[in-house]
Amino acid sequence: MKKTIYESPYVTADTVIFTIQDNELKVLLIKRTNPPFKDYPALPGVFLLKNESARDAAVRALQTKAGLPRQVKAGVKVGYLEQLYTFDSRFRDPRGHTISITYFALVPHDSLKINQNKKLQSPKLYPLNKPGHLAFDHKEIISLALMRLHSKLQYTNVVYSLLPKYFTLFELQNTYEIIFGKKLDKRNFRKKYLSLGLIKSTRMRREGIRQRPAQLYEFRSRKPEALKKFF
Amino acid sequence: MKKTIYESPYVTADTVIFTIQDNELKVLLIKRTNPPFKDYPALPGVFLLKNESARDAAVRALQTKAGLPRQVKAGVKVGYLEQLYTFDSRFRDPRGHTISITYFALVPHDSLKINQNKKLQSPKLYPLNKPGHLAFDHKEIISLALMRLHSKLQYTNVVYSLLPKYFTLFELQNTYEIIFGKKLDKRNFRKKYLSLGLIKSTRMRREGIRQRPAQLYEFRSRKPEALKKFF
DNA sequence: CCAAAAGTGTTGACTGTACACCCATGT
DNA sequence: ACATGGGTGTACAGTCAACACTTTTGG
Repeated sequence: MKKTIYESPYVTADTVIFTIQDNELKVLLIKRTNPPFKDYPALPGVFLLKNESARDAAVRALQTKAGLPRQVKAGVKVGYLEQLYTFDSRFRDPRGHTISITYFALVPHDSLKINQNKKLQSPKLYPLNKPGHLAFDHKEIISLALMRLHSKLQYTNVVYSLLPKYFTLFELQNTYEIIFGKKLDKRNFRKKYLSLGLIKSTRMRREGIRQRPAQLYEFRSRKPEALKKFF
Repeated sequence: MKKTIYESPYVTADTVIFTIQDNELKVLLIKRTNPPFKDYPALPGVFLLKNESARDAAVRALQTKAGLPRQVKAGVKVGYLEQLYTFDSRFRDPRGHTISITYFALVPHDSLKINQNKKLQSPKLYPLNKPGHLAFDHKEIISLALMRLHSKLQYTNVVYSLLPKYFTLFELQNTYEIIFGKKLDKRNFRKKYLSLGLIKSTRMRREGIRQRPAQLYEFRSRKPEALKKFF
């Protein structure tokens, strides 16, 4: 078949995982142990195996490079995972033409247990605003992922994938504030969000802290859906 | 390098070109001359050449399979071209694992001169609603492209790429009506569209038809931009 | 009782939508 | 003269943004 005429480029899958930690939006990166870009931070990624789908490869990268638990496979622990874009410039990898099918993931911080293991490439959460150089075109990939995050939050319910099962309205509001980088009005936020019908209140309250306890809410559905109205 | 360990999948670029003809939204398809799926309609696509970018390959497919003129290269004649999605299922091509980086294009019908040539694979415009089987997963690709078209029209100015340089407000409105499949109110449409500031009126009018001549408008800019407000 | 966050309504500005008639031209 | 699409304004409803005080708890 064509293989004899056309020499395929190499194909990798790289994933941008976002999570919120310490009131900051962070990305999971590893440190490269081999050239090119040895010692630079990079997105966890792998070359596709024969007959492996890009999505499976993306998940495999999360397990083998970033030390995420196996359940990732079933989608249990990664709140959200979707294809982002395919980067295919001839010059993005000095080793030869390598296209990267990139993925975009959201994980609630409390379920992101990063396995620290000698065999892994020191996966760590990096704040987004710190400049610093990254391997390959990974900075560009992350900035595209950030744009995607912004727009997804505006017309879908995927915030659920950054929050634990139960959360307060303020924690929800805070998530938006961190990601969009601006303060929102508490009353307007509650009114609007409750009117979307995405969440329902539980009888539980967040207790044991020294203020008035807040009511806990949960999402009616934790499957991605488009909103009728914009958030 | 990795090539010895990982066997790359084949890589193709396939393009969904939309245009409006006879008050209908249509896609440009070719008829396959070889198995698999011989004689089925398919998106124009090619295997990537060594070191060729996917976008260049997509354009090459338009030229060599669909007979579009050379200017396509410079982006002159294709109003709009963007990457759509990468389809990578192991099973989409019976010949072996073949990933397809798909593109999404909009062309004004009057600048789409389809070259009919024995060497080409009978490119034709197909109405979108006709069912009929397509090669590979191309039906799925087209339906994703259609969704993308709908959303792009709502938050960007890319309609310009379906219209000739000068057009009447009614022609513009009609384009939206065809794509969204519903009638719009003339007065509201004009008010809203003019308030977006994307178009400006010219002194010219559409003459020689048997009604009152309509004013011709043109886009201020024919570069893709996101709208501040939704359309 | 004090600190800290929780919770709660109203108003004015703006935006979207529904709706009907006269106008200019070619035949 | 008539058929055809071109062109125009108003009123109501819904949505968005701005804004401040009382409540509940732990310490």
